Amino acid sequence: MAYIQNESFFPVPEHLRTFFDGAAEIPCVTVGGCGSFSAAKTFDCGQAFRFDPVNDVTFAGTAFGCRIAVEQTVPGTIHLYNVSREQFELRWRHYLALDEDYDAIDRFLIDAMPNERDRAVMTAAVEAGRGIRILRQDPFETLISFIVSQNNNIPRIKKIIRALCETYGENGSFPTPEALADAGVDNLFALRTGFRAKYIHDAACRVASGEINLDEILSCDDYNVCDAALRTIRGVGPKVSACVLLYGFGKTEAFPVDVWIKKSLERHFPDGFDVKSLGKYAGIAQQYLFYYERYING
DNA sequence: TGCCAGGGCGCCG
DNA sequence: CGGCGCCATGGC
Repeated sequence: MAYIQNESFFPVPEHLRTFFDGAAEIPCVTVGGCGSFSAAKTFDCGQAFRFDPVNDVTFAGTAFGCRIAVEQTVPGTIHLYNVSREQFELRWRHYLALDEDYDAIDRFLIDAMPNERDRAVMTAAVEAGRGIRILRQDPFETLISFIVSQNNNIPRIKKIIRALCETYGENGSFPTPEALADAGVDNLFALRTGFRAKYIHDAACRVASGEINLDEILSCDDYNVCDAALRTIRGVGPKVSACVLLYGFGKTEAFPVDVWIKKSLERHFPDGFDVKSLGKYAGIAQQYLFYYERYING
């Protein structure tokens, strides 16, 4: 289990001075016991769109209205900038999935394979993706972000989300459902969202009106009920719904299927792949297989 | 210059 | 329900 090694106020280091906008000093924590956690893999695998690399070992971005930086110079330990001990316990331990035993999950995924051949493939995928954490992001932000992601590329997804935040967010944070609902389709279209403008607006209106209750989805244990609720939103199909439930609602049984996963399953599991047998951790296997196929094998 | 992007919808057979 | 053209835009 991750634990705080040190907590103090740090002068903002040179490489983060721009990001923290000239602040003199900020609260920082050093967290040990992070296991295989990899900041680079976690923030660079296409699940979060508001984090960017600062250097080889540092990623900085905004989540839940806070600007933070994650730095990792040695395995098993990370440094969090602009995070106090209290904030770490309230938010960031959970956000970074440092409260999950990924070593045990890795073993479970390998053991869940039905034969030696499949076990070898899963072992290779786990080793390739080891260190990826499924972040626990804000549900509404994740919903809008993955609506924006459809038929889009990551640089442009990031650009559109930045425009949404700058135009309709309160000092840098992600816009509320009400703000996007009030904006209207035309103004959302003006931010170069393209055909997704009406989808974003529909999602915002349904959440703002209470027709879709994100807190209920968060606490609901029936995956099919959650999936069905999200898919009543225009522009939310099987892939977007699964991504939102996985990255924004912590439903780790979600298994988003895209072209990379299709290729991976066809190539490595020609006799079939039983998602159900992976139960609650199917989504983590998906992330490993995606990473393996996209960045290692691809 | 074209192809394509972590898709989904509407329509067609 | 499976396949296919279309949707807006811009990154590469």
